[in-house]
Amino acid sequence: MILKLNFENEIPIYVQLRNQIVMAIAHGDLSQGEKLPTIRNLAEDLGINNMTVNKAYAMLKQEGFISIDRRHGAKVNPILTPDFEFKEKLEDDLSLVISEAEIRGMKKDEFMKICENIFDSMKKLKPQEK
Amino acid sequence: MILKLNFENEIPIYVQLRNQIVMAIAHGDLSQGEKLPTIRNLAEDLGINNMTVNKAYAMLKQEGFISIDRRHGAKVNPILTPDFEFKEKLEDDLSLVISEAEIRGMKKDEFMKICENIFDSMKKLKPQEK
Amino acid sequence: MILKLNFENEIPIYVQLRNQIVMAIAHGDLSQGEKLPTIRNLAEDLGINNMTVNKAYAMLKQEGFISIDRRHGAKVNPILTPDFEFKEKLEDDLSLVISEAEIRGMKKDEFMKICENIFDSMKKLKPQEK
Amino acid sequence: MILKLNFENEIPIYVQLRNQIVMAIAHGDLSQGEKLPTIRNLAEDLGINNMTVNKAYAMLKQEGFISIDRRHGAKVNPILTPDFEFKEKLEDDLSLVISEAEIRGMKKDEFMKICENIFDSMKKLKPQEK
DNA sequence: GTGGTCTAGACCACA
DNA sequence: GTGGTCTAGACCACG
Repeated sequence: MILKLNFENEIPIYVQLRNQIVMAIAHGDLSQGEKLPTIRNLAEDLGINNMTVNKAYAMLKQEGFISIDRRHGAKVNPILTPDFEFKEKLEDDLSLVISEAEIRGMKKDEFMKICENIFDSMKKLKPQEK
Repeated sequence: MILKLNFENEIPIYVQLRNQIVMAIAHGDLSQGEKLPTIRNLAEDLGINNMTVNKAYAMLKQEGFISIDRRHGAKVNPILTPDFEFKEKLEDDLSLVISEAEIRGMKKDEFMKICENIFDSMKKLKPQEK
Repeated sequence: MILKLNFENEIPIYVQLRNQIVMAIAHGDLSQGEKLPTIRNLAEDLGINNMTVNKAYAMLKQEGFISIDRRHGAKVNPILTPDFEFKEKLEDDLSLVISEAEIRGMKKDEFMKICENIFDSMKKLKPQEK
Repeated sequence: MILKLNFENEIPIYVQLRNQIVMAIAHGDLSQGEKLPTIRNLAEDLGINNMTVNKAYAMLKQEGFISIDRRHGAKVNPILTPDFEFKEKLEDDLSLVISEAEIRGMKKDEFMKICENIFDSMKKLKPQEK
């Protein structure tokens, strides 16, 4: 799993880390049930503080993406089912992103194509795992 | 033009304001060449600080969405053409959003349908401008 | 508002603090919309670290008990409506508490009386505020 | 006797175990004088460490709920009489639980009804012991 | 002046 | 060895 952090970015490190892990899960780089690195290891590897990693893991746990087991550390949860709250947030987020695309002159077709490509880039590893 | 701000939201007010204006432009509530309210007026209407509105306008100007003329105030720019930088950012943003959708169990079809709906909700006013 | 922390207790300080604030709200010592102390002030008053107070406030915010406004600090939210998730947790909690009472030989009547007394001790200040 | 442990829960396993046993006693699944499983057996059945079970038993012994006899293992103690210390702790616990219920908008009547239901679900087996 | 973030290093409970 | 908590002090974004 490759995680890239940008320390000059205004997005907090723990949020960047959370985002990278979310994408790693979706792309299959981290599969269901797989163990995440320990807080200490990851912090050292990335050259950041334990508590920063801790915060990212706590966020992922709270969102239901991972579970933290006192005995064996953190592991990836199974896929959830989409709830109403998430759909609302998703529509709000997309509304903004699509507005920007619209203003910047991007056609609907091109936008949809990009979405498809991203979707298709995910979980390529899943079938191979069987 | 209706602008909704949530002072308890973690998103900075000036960013919320910027987002609302971007969406207003995309939906045609603000058309090309249309004059934006003065900083002073908007700040008063919304009950926020002048500096906050100023910051939002500066952001929009820097992004090329509006022009600021000292004599005539701010006005909406024409549609841009999508540049490489924007496409990169868009792909990054979408990559995260789609990853979350994926993990939360949303199917590609449903996601695409939502995007279509949002696209279709835009620019209803545009034809009237011709 | 009087907050008592026990530094020798095994319950984390931020949880104790969270609990004390919850009880203060329920008893009317903190009324709806009332401003909480700033993180720094409270931390200094209690002789604890900013981040510990921060964590307690974040927990209360996440639970929906307070809102944090970037401009004016934290304030108490209006009463919520009980959701299913809460009722489940409540039943689990009560199941344990009542089991202990049962084993320790406490009669149902006595238990119910204690509950009533606690209920009646709350929000005495509310009507006076009008 | 059915014991459910959640390894991903933040509550320590030995505390969960202790809680489950307390509830089992109160519900009559474990009756007075009944022998508890040996530490070794229970640990194996639950797939946990001997020390964890040991810790739970020690806690129960210290609280007076069970007795541990080196020759005959652990057995459930007779019902106690409520002491002052317990009542204090009970009131503190209830104060917090009821405060949360209050803030979450639960009415006193509904709360009391839940308590009654839980009380009535207990000791169904008790009369058979006579 | 407010909360948000981050660090470096420490101690503790758990299993 | 794991995560959880806490400290003292720092810097930053926001308004």
